[in-house]
This record gives sequence, C-alpha cells and structure tokens, in this order.
Amino acid sequence: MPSVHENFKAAIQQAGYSLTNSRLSVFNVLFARGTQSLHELTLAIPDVDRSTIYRTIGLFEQLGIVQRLQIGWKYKLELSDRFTHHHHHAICTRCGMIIDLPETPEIERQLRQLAGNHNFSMQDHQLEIRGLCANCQA
Amino acid sequence: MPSVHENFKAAIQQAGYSLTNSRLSVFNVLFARGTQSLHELTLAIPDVDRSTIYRTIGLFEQLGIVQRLQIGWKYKLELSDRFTHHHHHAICTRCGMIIDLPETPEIERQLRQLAGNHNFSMQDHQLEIRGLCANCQA
DNA sequence: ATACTTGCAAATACTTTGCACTCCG
DNA sequence: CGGAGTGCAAAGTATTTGCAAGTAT
Repeated sequence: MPSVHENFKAAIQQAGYSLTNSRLSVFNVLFARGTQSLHELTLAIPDVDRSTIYRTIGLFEQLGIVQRLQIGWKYKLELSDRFTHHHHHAICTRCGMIIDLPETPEIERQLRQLAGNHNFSMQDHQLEIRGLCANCQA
Repeated sequence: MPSVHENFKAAIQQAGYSLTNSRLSVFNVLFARGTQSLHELTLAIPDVDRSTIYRTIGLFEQLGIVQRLQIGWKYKLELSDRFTHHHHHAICTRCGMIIDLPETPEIERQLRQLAGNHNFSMQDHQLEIRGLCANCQA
C-alpha cells in the first residue's frame, strides 16, 4: 500500500521529471490545506517564486495531479482524485462555503451512459452544485 | 408564449436596469453564436468598449442571464438555461470540441437527493464530462 | 430632467517568457 | 557532467475602476 507521497513521487518520476523541493512543497501545501487559490499557494510558499508555482501547477495539471475548480469568477486548485477520493462540490451561493459531496456509483454510471449515447467516451467528469448550505437556508 | 427577446427584455427591466443597445448586442451575439470567450465577444462587437462588455457580462451573470463554463484553463460564456435548454457539456480532451448533452430527469433527481443528504438545497448545477469524441476515438 | 450607462484611459491583477544560474540524477 | 528546474525581471493578457459625457425612461 503506497503512501500518498510515494504515489506522488512515482507520478512525477515515471513521467520523466525530477522530484524537486519546489514541487514537493507545492504538493504538500495542497495536501495539507486542500482546495485553495493560486494566490493562497504563493502566500503559503513564499520561498518559491510565483513563476515556478505557475509552472509547477501547469505540470501537475498536465500529469493529472491537480485539478482546477471554478468558483464563480475565480478558480481554485486541489489534488485530483488520485490523491483524494473522487468527490463533487456543493457551493453555497450566499456564503461561498464549499462542501465536498461523495461520488455515487449510480450517478457515475448514468453519466457514462449519457456520454456513450452520444458516442463520447468519458474519461473524467466534474460536477458543481450551486445552492444554499444548511446555515443559509434559515 | 413570450419570445426569447421579450424574455430578455423582461429580465433586464424587472430588475430595474435599462435595455440599452450595448446590452442587446451582447445578448444577440451570445444568442446567435452560442458558447464563446469574452475575447471573441469583444471581436464580434467592436463598437462596444471592452470595459462595457465586462460590465455587461457581470450584470448578466448576476441576473442569471449568462453562465460561465470552464474549459481547461480558460472559460467561455453562454446563455443560461432560461434562454437555452438546460444541458451539460462533453469536452474532447484531444481536439477540444464541445458537445452539448441533454439533461436527464434521472440525473437531476439523483443530484438533488445527493445534495439533500448533506442538508444542501440545490438551486442549480453544472456538469462537465471530459473524454474523447467519436472522431478522436479512432 | 436625472439617474443609469458608456467610453476612454489608466490602474490592477494575473500569467507567461527569456536567460543566466543552480540542482537532481 | 548535462540537461532539467528555478529565480528574476520584464513582457503579455485579462480585468477593474474613476470620471466626464451620453442616453433611456
């Protein structure tokens, strides 16, 4: 049972890239703090240059290590399903809170079928639900 | 049965805003050309200043007339469900083509239930499926 | 008439790039 | 050692804002 970090190391190296301190830092912050903006990431890792963080995120995205998540006008970053469990997002339109919702096999199955009906082969999907969280419904 | 344009006019005016030529142009281009980037929008309407287009899109989004759609790193704009039918997007990761998929009541029902299980009341949702289109599967 | 809108130009914010230097394998 | 990776600074894009002038109701 490989650990998360071994998993990360393998993802980087098997693709032929080096495991550097910058890349490790970015990964660690994403792992420790979860979903966040690129700006937050740069604040969390002041010793690594902004441009390096951009390049790192670009690489991670290409390798499927992180995914972007659109929240209204802005986007945030988080580790992909490979490092967390696949989940969806419920975003409260009033307070902005993000709740993670688990994937259900039934929904997954339906989506695959829907795509298949249109001769499209699904590799991946992203779902965002907007509405009101428990607090804001009051 | 109100026409699309009457519908638009009502949406703007009932919210207390004026129906101006700029706003009408932006709406018309979105209606005629479908999903497109803000940049494409400015090219299509050179007589309207960029900042006005930004402001217009901001207003439209706030009024629920347009929605943003994330395509990889960039976003595109399209009219919301109120002016088109609700649909999902399948994006080919190879050629970038976007296919519209119809909503199914069954998926809708499941999502609402999933949200409800977490005390979240769903107002709206957006789904993006990534994979390969028929051509690129070859 | 008058408050809402727009154009213009300038300020911000965000992202990418070239190049010389550093570090990993 | 040799090429991949990084910092720095500067160039590009994208987006927002203040204000004077224009316009819809």
